[in-house]
Amino acid sequence: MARRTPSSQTLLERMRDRGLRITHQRQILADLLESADDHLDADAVYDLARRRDPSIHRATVYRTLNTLKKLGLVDELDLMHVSGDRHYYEVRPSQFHIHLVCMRCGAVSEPKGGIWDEIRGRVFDETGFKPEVVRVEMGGLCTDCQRRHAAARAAAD
Amino acid sequence: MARRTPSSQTLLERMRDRGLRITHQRQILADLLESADDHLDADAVYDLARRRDPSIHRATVYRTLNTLKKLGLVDELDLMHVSGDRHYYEVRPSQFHIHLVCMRCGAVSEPKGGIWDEIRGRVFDETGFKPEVVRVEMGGLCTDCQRRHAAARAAAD
DNA sequence: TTCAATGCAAATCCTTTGCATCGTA
DNA sequence: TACGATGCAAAGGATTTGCATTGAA
Repeated sequence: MARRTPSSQTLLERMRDRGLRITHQRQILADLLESADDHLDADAVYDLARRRDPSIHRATVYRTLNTLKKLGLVDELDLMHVSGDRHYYEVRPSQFHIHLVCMRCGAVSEPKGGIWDEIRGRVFDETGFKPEVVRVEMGGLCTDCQRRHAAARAAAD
Repeated sequence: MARRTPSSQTLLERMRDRGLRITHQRQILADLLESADDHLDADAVYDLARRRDPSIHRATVYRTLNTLKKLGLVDELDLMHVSGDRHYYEVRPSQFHIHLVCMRCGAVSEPKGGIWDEIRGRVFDETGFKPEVVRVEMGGLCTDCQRRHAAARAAAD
């Protein structure tokens, strides 16, 4: 999962551009969010941050995440609540995309493709609503789990 | 906002079919969810329920909401967290639909149209992922707020 | 030098849970 | 009658906030 937008600036640079002070803690957090392989919740961000600086405080993590969210630099996801009501964070991607969450194994995939930009345009055309942020989450079965499910069913015969 | 599925059964009937006991409290909750004009969070559900029976307990509201959610009779929404991290509930509609949330005034609209079933099919074709639950939330500006915004801008000149 | 950001600790808010009791099926 | 559902109260977990201090610009 590429956290860097293909386009351009790092998250840190975008933070600086927005006038945020670049503290040691924020450098860690920005770097960590950008290079994450998974979607992280606040707690995971906190844990990872502490590995680099044990003195970093939970409140700082929450405050920073909120700041980035408000600036639109980071998006907050729920991933269909498959693993509780945690919130997950990801650096705002340059292209709208969709999260497919497997209700069985919890795997999250993000298929690429331009259809969401197309849909966004269609919404505007049809309703006049101007979408800035798009969150599309679908819960269902990933291909692996469909296969396993089918196999289990076959074995039951 | 029509909470009844055009198709058929009331929520209460569907609950009975699933083997749930129909208690006085559940009748109130089901009725209330079905006839709500807005998306309700747990607290709003609790308040409305208490108007009809002041002895109903918060825990019952949470437990019932969870039960209905697990059975897929009710969907949980976040509505882009425009007003905090509350969760909102709606009776599962017969057709997938999308929520457009105005980031400025908080208005939520649900444009009708069959394109969402089409999208679902397209996801399956392109990725093999089989969507059962679809949550599409877009944040942006509703037409009213776009107009107000444009007017304010014009006045500034 | 100044004001935003941080650490700390306490508070708040939302939600869940154990247990005895109640009431639907 | 039996077991699922409820009320109650207490616990739990996530997130926020007030305040003094620190440090980036």
